[in-house]
Amino acid sequence: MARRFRGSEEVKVDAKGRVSIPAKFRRIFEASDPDFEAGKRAQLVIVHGTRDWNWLQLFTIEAMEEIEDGIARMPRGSAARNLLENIYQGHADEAEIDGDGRLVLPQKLREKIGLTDSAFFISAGDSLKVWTPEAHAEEERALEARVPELEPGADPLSLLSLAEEG
Amino acid sequence: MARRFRGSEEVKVDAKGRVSIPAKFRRIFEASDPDFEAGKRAQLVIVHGTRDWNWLQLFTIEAMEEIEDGIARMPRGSAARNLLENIYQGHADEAEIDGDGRLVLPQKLREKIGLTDSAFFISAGDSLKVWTPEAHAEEERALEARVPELEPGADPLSLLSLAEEG
DNA sequence: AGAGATGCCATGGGATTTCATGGGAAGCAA
DNA sequence: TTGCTTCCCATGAAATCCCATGGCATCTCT
Repeated sequence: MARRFRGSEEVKVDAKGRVSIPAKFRRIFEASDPDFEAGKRAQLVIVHGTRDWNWLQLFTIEAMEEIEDGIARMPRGSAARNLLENIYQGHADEAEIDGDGRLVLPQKLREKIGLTDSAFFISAGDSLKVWTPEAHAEEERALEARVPELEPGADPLSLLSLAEEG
Repeated sequence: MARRFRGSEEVKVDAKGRVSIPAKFRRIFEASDPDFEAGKRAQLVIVHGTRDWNWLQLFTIEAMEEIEDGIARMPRGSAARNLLENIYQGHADEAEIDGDGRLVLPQKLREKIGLTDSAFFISAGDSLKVWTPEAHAEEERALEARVPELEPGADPLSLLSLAEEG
């Protein structure tokens, strides 16, 4: 079973703050939770980061363990380590996917990113980012604007050759 | 077995969104899927890209792995890398060719490119592009317009020399 | 060569399952 | 009580499974 997310999906957020985790993503969370077994609930970690983040990031248990190992190897007390600990441990919550395949996003977190009636999930390697559909569209425009060397109509893969030069 | 697509084909899209993958293309997908074996289903990746794409791009597993390796070699956090990840990871889906040689295009993707009752497949190296027949005709006209240095009636191969000059 | 058989292929459809989503009611806390 | 949670059930739509058909090309047998 794959351990990486791929794709994106828009889902409804109901009045109780529940969001259905699209089935293809749910399977990744299940496969990447060492304690998961049929009938039980897959665990995951919701990172909401610092004030300026307008998205949430959902990590599988395995991905989170890797990150924590990475942090543990950094010099204790270094500014960088403190920063990472602040984000990934301080501004993170444990959560689980319920029997109906849904995740309940606490009100605080919904408010932080401005979620009301629908949420946009998009894969980011071994995590899933959650945005309001509008915030994501905005982010995507910004992303494109940051790569002026890609002419309209050009194949994005032409960017790969840049890697070998610079 | 060849690993590159050649040619184009128009096929029907039925009410369930199923499209028959022309046999010559199907064999490429099978040959380029490392885990494929007789009786099993060939895997592939459907990239639908950002808002403005009005086509889908079907990649073999091997082609997609190459792209992902290329992306992985780019500097983490660079604008170009983020853009490519957004397209090829965020706006892509895993899929497979069913026992009847068909691919099911999810409703969302059909709507995105305006697909209704028939689809036009055209080879693009190690991927296959899918358009509505109308959109493809339009694209073909635009393609020519983007290369003004080719005079009407001139041999397109004359363009090859441009590559050497830069 | 011609007739018939065989196989591959594109296409269609019914039946079943999965999935996203909505809502009621019980549990719990302020 | 009043508002959140948590658990359980309901439903329509979409996706999946499985089987069927007709056309075209190739092969085989006489």
